[in-house]
Formats: sequence, C-alpha cells, structure tokens
Amino acid sequence: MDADFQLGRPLKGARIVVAMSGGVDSSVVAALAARSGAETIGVTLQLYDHGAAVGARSRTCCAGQDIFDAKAVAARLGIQHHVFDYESRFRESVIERFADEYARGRTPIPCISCNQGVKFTDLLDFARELGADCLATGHYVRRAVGLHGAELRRAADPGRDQSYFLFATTRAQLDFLRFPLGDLPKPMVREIARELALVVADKPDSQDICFVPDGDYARIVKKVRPEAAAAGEIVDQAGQVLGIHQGLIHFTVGQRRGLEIGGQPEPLYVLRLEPEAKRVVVGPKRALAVRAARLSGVNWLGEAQRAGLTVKVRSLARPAPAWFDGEIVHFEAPEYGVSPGQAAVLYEGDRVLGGGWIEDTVSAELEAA
RNA sequence: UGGGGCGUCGCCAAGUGGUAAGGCACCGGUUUUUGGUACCGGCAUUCGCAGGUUCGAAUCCUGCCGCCCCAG
Repeated sequence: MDADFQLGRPLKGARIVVAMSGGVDSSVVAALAARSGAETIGVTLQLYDHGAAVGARSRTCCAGQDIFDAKAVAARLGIQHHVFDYESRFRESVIERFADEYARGRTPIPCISCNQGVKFTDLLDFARELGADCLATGHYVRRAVGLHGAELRRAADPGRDQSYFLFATTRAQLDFLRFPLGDLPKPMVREIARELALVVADKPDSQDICFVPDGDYARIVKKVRPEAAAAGEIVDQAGQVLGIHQGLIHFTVGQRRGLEIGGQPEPLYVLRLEPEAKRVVVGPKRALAVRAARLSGVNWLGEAQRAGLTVKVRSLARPAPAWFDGEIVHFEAPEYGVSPGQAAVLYEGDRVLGGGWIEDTVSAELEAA
C-alpha cells in the first residue's frame, strides 16, 4: 500500500518530516514515507517524563518507552530520527493551561492544546527549518485539495475519526501538513506494522490524557492550581444546598456520577460550575438542554457556509444539525452536556469547516417555560 | 412518660400472614486519544431490638429502645 503525500512534486528528492509519538500509527506513517522514496526524517518530542513509573505497557505517548520505541522503528526503517526535549514548552502550553481552565470552572481539552501548540506550531516550524516539503502525522483525518485549497475532512474510518481534535488547525498549517492514515481503517494500519515487523505493531492505543499516568487528572491539577481543589457546596437551581463537593476539578457540565447525592426521584446532573463561589449547580436532565453556544477563538477553514451544517460538541457524538453566525452556534435540536472550555466543531458533510471554544451557552428550557 | 404517629439497603420508598418492588447514590464492565454522557451488570437470607402466636411473619401479639407531632 502506498500513500499519497500530495506534494505536487516527485517524491524522489523530496523531504518528509514525520512526527513520531512512539505508537503504531505514527510509526506506520514513517514507514509509508520511507517507502515513498522521499528522504524521511522522524522526529519525536519528549513531552513529559514520569520516570520508571511508566512501564512499557502503559498507554502513553511521547515519553520514556515511547521514545525508545520510536527510535527502534526509525532504525528498522533506516531513517534519520531526532528526539527533542519539549518538556517545559509542553508544561506551559498544555499542562498549565489545562490546570488553569479547571481553576476557572471550565473543562479543557489538552489534546487540542497540544496539537495547536507543540505539534502544529513548534514542531511544524522545525520541519520547515529542516527544509521539509511537509510534516506528516498519524492523525486519523483526511486532507483533500478542493477549489479553494486544502480542506480538512473526517477520516474514512468513522470509528477512528480525530477531526474534532484538529479543528484549530489553521489554513497555513494545513497547507504544510499531511495525514496519510486518513483513508485507512485501523486494522490495516496494524497489519502494515506487522508486515514490517515493527516493534510497536501490537502496542495498545493511547487513550485518556497522555500526561496523566493513572487517570487521576485531579491530582495533576491540584499540584499546579491548588485552589481548584477547594471544597464547596452543591446546590440546586433554587440555591438549596444538597451536598458538599471536594473541588470543582472533579466536575464538568453534564456530569451525573460523583455527586453522591441520593434520595432523589431522578438523576441529578451538573448544570454549571461557579468558580468564584466554589459552587456546583445541579438539576434534572431537562435543565441541561441547550439551544446555542457562543464561541471564542474561532478558526475557520471553510468559505461562507452558515446553514445546513452539523456540529460536534464532544469528540464522541454524532454530528448534530446546526447553523453558525460566526460567533454563536445554534442547535436545531437541544444539546445536552455542553461545557465551557470544550470545543464546538462545525462540519459540512465530512468536511471540517472550523470551530471554536465554548464560552457560554443558552438554555433551551427558558424558552419552553 | 397524657394522646397520636413512625422505625424496611447510604438516601427516598413499596410491601398488612406466604417466603423483601422501584428510584437515587455507590461499585464493576462496555464505549473512547479530553472531561463526560449512554448502555449493561452488581448491590438487604433481611425488615429498630427481644420474646411469642403460626406450617409459615417485615406484616399478628407482648415488652423494650429510638424519633416525630399535639397537649402539659
């Protein structure tokens, strides 16, 4: 299987930089690049280090064993490989921002900060400096060239699509990026890895937040922003105190579990977080319905599309019908669990038009009342 | 210490002689490169305590303990 790197020039003599995380996906991208005939340079960023605590079987990326794996793959493929220490950069652009958001009562998406900053800014600039023709990554997303230039599209394998995490990719970045796995089903990627006998062929997929080894992200936030772990009241919409919580960091809008409030006729969900008062406001599911969301930091890759769009307010969700006026996304049917700090990503069919960060929402219940 | 009511899983709560519903919470799993959601599964050999009646009681009787309300 050969990949199309969309270079518009012969691959022989071209130079491709591959972002290698140490997982199967980016390893296969490196293999496809090497096989294309282009000069291939693998680059791995060391983003954090948990030391010996992180074993070979952990589902991480860009640390410890992963770097070792990336090196082994590069050696096997016979390509150059470089490792750069981006720990401090990652700490401030991803980890600290992650903690800050929680402290503000919002729910961050570190994977997008990481793509936006370290990967598509720092690493991309570095690839340019190397005189590369493109930077290839293992993201499951497609890049197509349309009438108006490069377009970002959902992956062919809907179960693997990662376009949600790439909404902030700018046109300039998209011009330089390539995603060779966007057309492939995951099983085929593993098959290629096995055929080439890459050591990472059967390595488990990374999941959860990469820099949180044990799933206890609250501990990380607490270390950076202790105030986010302060206890407070859990109140209903009328302000009646129903319970006590152990820190806003443990909650997000739409969350049901973890409130530890029993004796209710129906489940309670987090409606909003009030960081100044350290309060968690809860209510029934119907109170969670939202009809619109105001966005900030909008990145637009489309033309003048407004209506007939779909939007995803979380990574795992079927896109919902919506229209966008440039600042506010209007949902045609109520959405539930729309949390400030998360991303709203707009699509026209399979194409990613852009998106933005959710700042606040408009309740759908108010209108019904 | 007169009268009335109540005491069933962490919480709410069915069940008045036939061998403990349900909801909430909690736990586990599935899903998943964010947080969540959703779905599936688990969760009182025991009904305030001690006796008694009965083939059989959470349900009937007796006593005790605790709580609530009204009245002193």
